[in-house]
Amino acid sequence: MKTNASKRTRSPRSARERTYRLLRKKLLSGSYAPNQRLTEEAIARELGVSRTPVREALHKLDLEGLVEPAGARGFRVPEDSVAEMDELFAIRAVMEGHALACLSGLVTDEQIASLHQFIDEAEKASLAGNIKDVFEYNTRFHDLLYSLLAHERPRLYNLIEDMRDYVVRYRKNTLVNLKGVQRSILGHKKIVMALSLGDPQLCEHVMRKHVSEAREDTNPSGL
Amino acid sequence: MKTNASKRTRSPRSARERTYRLLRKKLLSGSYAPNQRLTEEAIARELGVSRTPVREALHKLDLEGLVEPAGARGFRVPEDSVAEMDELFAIRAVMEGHALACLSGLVTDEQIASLHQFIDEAEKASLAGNIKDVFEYNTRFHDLLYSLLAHERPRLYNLIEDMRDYVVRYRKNTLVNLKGVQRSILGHKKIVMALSLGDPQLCEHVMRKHVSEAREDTNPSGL
DNA sequence: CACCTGAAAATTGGATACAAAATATGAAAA
DNA sequence: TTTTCATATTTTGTATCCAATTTTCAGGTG
Repeated sequence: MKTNASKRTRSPRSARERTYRLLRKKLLSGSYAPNQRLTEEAIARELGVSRTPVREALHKLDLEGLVEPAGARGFRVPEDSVAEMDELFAIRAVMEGHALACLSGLVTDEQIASLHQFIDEAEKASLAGNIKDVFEYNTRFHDLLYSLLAHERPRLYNLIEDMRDYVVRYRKNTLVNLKGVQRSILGHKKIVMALSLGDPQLCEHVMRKHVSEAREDTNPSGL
Repeated sequence: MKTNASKRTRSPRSARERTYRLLRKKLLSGSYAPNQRLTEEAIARELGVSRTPVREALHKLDLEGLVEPAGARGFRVPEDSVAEMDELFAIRAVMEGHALACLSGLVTDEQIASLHQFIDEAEKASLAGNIKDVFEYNTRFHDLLYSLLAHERPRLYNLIEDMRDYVVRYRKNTLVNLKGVQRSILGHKKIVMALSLGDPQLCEHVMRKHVSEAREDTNPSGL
């Protein structure tokens, strides 16, 4: 039927969305140097589209704080700021704490079991020194936990995901040190414990602590 | 020197900003019915500008959740949702609680005195049945409190302001009932009390309570 | 040498024309 | 009558042109 091979979420039809996602990815992964100039014209030429979609993408990124307008010099990549990183982590701690409190009482026993399993796998990988797999299972842990949130509290979910994205910019090599890995796994254990107890206040507390610890184990790129 | 009469913040130079603010104001004040269609062309004609600035304004409003894209039928005014209102208020409570905790220890004695004064004025106005003035002094109270936050925690400040805006849509006649007014003033007293004690945890608690009470005193427009 | 001043260059802001996509319409067939 | 399909219409998406604005920089002036 369909002549197109597939209609994946990859490669969105609109040039605006493509441009936005590409620029965002580059900005979050640190492909652009701080204070680097970005002009509509240059990006448009590079991507083979007109200025219009590039413009709209840049405006969207401006709203997210990923670029800043610089008058007739185009847009500028904002400098890293430890103060901002701390602020973002603090907001994350508060919001994710609230999220886990909301989740307590909503998770099923099956989900608790799955979470336990991901932790076990991550711990095995950690002991084997396989950081890649630790990261993989931590991601699954997170995804499962927050898939429920996405349904129950869509606005909160979006805010949290945005915060996580913004913070990514500041973590160049998080979790590479063993101590941070172990502490993270322990944090996950506490999270599942609080969830299975169904105690909102405890949930909020352990999640805040977990995010705060993630901050401590994060090296700002600048220093 | 300047030939222009004044360069007030009113009537921003760019058509995009003008359009954005006007549409936003109308959306937040309920001038548009839920599910009403908004097309770039119609708005552009109405405001006497081209589609370009209108479209950028609509995209910005989409990001804020004030309109939603509706394929080739333009944009649509989203229906009110009590669930979403509750979610937004809950997020506000958590974030503003965190904000006040951050502020504890940063406010000066002069600022505490000013806050006290605004409360007194609001209380007088309340007893006189002058709701308009109550609203005025409550606004000043808020502005003073958060001007400090804007400097110390710019990202948190922006998030909170955004949340407040989203929520405005759902309050058609908040604070018109005397009980809500009195409870709000009492809440402000507790806030200043917690601030002057410099106790972050107490600050967080009283602010959460204050926002929760605001939720209780808010009538969703739909019901 | 520092400091204005003004013109030129670079860049975004806005308008318009056209292309692409989605939706609505209506006729034909089951 | 209902469904389906082709087509017309509506509306957004993109490209391009011109205008407004900001920056840059050279040249003059104290």
